[in-house]
Amino acid sequence: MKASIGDVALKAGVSNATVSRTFAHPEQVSEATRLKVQAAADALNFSVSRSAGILKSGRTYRIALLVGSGIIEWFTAEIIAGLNDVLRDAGYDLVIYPIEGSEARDAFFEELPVRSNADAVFVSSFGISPDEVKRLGTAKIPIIGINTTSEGFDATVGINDKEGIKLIVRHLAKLGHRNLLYLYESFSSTLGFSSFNRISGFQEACDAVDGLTARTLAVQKGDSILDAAISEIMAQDNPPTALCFHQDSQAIPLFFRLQRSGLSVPGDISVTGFDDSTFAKEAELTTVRQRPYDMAVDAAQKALALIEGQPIEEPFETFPVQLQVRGSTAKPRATPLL
Amino acid sequence: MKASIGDVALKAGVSNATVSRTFAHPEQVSEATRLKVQAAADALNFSVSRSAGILKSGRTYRIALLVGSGIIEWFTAEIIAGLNDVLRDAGYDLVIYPIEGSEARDAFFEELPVRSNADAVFVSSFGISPDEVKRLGTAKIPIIGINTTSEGFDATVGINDKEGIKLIVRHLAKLGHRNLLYLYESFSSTLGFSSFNRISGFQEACDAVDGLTARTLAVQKGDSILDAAISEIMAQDNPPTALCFHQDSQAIPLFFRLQRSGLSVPGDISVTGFDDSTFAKEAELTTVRQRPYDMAVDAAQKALALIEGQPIEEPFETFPVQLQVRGSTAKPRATPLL
DNA sequence: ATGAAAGCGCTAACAT
DNA sequence: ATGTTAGCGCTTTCAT
Repeated sequence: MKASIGDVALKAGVSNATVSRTFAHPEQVSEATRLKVQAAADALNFSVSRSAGILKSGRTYRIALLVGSGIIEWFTAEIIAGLNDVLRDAGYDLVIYPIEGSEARDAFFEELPVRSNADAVFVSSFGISPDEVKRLGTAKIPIIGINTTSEGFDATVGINDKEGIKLIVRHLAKLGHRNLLYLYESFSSTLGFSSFNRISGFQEACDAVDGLTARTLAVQKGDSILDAAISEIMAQDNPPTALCFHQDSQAIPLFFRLQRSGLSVPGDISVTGFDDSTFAKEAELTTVRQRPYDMAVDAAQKALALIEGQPIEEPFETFPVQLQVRGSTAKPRATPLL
Repeated sequence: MKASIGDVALKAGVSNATVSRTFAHPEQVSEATRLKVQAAADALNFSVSRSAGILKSGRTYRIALLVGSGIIEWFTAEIIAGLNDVLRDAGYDLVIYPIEGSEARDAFFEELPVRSNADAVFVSSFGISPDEVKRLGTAKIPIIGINTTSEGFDATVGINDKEGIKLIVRHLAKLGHRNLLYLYESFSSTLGFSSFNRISGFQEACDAVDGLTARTLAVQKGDSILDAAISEIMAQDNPPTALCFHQDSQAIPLFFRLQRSGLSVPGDISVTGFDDSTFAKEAELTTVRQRPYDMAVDAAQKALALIEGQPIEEPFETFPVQLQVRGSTAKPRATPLL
């Protein structure tokens, strides 16, 4: 059915090796032969099969990406795009493994399907345990972390989450806010190392400001983070004057809800996000910008270098974050809400 | 370095074939031998390499997904999730090919990297030409379309875009709207067959209603579709009373913009979307719901059947759409805006 | 139940 | 510049 290298060789009247060379090292083949071979290949709709070459090379030309959830949100989508752009050009396939739920998780680390079947593995924003990293290490392939701890990883890329949230806190403090509330989903797919730092960084930054009251509120996934937010704003005793969301996508819907509740941003309440993702600009959401696409491109390059056994100049890289001050933050109300 | 089947066989004191069978057909191996082999495999951190088996089987266990853009938006993210969930369980890798720009496109169809290197190919929301489909057909693998025409495809899944937009138009007409404007990005990544139908379906549906004025407005990608929308609303002569957006993600930011412009939804203007994607519910956006995840699951199952050479009961499947009436639509203003 | 051996399609060393 | 050949790691008959 499908033409193989032998069919082409037969048709072109040359040896298998010459056909192989025509595609792999065309400069080693004479012009005349090359044309003959190409004509035969075209006639037979032949393309070189990667599988065979892969077997010979000892490489799999597959690179795995472990993500915490099957739902592909902004961050993961950017990561996939960045990784794919670099890896595809280098001849590698990116294979996505969503590790959802503890059964799937245990199964993955038990079977370790990447062992012998991937040349490198990325772990993205995934609350991976030291034991799991260790287990992954037995696959003897480079492990690259994206927004993870660096323990056990061959390379990592990420942002300084603490630094990022600190920018938010200091911005709000300078505006005069003295009562902040941090909101996040406690089982959010992104609640790994990165998230942990963002939350603890918030507390640290707040503690560093005199007279600043700060609370963090974990909302169960599924519970409405918006209901929680509105309830807190309307509380009689000491309501926050600013809400800091763990990520933009949790803050965006709040704007709609607030409008319906007769509350105005930033007049009644200031709101901040984190990511600078979809709609953040249009919503005029004050946030912290990170660029996961760029991180992924860098991570992919690190992976390729590690696969080649090349030394990496900077295995653990921290990417810049930037405060984006927009219309959702302003001075707190001078008078109580009611 | 990496243990191969021979190493395990040696260590366990059995033949290669027995090791192979232990993993592929454990029931054919005696309990005692199986345990011996497994112990040896564990000690050597051995896993069966897929590459070799792939070579023997003649299959690649790779399935390609062609998408029109490197940016993974809601629709594509859902498709990837759905395909991956089914294909991974069946032992297939999903490989994403973003075909961006005409050079990349020509290169893809020239080299046809999926030929001999994928067992099936999905084409998602991609304005593919008949010639390109034909060319793709020379790869002799199943071609499955997702929101495409069916010409040249072995199977397709999709929605009836015309039917969907018709629901929107009839809903608005019933509310009393007589002047509608349809807005879309003329080079949007999703502007394939599906988009074309949505736009022409809009016109058809409007033509079917007596006294209904309808226009469509293509905005260059990059130009602000929001600026265009606001300008149209503020036009002195015969401004539309409802804006129909090609997809939710174009309508969502409008809410923010309108608020700043002192315009209220649906008081001053009704707004509709299409997709029922992220934030549509929170924004109370009237829209048409489609479920790309479900379509992808079905498409993946069709692909697996086609690969096995099994007949498909329903190769060309249309999935239901559903009108979601929400707060962004109401009767038109009785009086002019100004 | 287990072993021996051929071969999947290609590449690269070596030979000419 | 081109041909010959061994072999990548596994699966699968065919023997035993």
